[in-house]
Amino acid sequence: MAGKKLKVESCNCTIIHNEVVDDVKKGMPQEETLYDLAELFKVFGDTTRIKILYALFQAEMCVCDIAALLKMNQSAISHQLKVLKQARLVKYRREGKVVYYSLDDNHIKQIFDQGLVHIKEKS
Amino acid sequence: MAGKKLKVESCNCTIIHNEVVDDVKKGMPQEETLYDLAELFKVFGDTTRIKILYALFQAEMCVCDIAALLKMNQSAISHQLKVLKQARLVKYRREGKVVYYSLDDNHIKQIFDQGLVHIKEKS
DNA sequence: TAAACATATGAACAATTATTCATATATTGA
DNA sequence: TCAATATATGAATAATTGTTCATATGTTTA
Repeated sequence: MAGKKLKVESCNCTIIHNEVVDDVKKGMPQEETLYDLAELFKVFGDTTRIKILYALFQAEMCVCDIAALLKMNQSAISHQLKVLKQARLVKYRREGKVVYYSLDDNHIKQIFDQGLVHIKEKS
Repeated sequence: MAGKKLKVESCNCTIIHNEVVDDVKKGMPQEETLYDLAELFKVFGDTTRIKILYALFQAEMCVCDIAALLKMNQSAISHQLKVLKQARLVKYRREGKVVYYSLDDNHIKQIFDQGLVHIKEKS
């Protein structure tokens, strides 16, 4: 309506550095990009999925193999593979009853390696 | 006690590729490393924190600035900055009443850039 | 076609977590 | 010392999510 606020008053502080804020705002990536990026890292933010990906760095494996490797039940692995599939991180091929999963991305390892550098520096 | 199972029977499948599983197991990083890596990515797996980090790529900012930029209240930002601080991703300096936050890691940008490459390839 | 097996999936549950609200702490200046 | 302001934080709440269980789907072989 007529009296609609133009600016959401969400910070109760007297903003000190308007210029900085405006400049930074212009330099921010698109909202959608930031959302997608967070979604991607969310996928990496689970030990089970990290383990699956590290396993697949080494070899193509079927669901049962992964379950045995991680000592988890088949259902849990299958659910997580679905998440990885949706994020386009793994692909699969069927051979009879068996479904083989493998990596579908060359950047994952690099991302992980950079992550490890951070961890080692800060520990 | 005496009858303790040596192997947890968590996968109900007949394991097909024992050799692959054993080899992969040997090549897996330490449990703790994988856990830490997942914890790091968990920090990146939130839009608000991603935004804060992207903001800090550009400039040092105080809590109020960030709150104004993201149109979120000061408390929410402060909580998230705490998470980023604990992960050693940001550092801060106090100047009177104002606390300025800035990046404490050079790898973040590279990790994010690789993430963006993945997103763009797959969209 | 039926049995056996590998995988997928929906529902339920427990655990984690982001945000809000209220309030505490810390610093400055009057 | 008191008021004002910036930031931090504990508790509560709502939403998300990982795992399990039960069961469905799909494939092979007898």
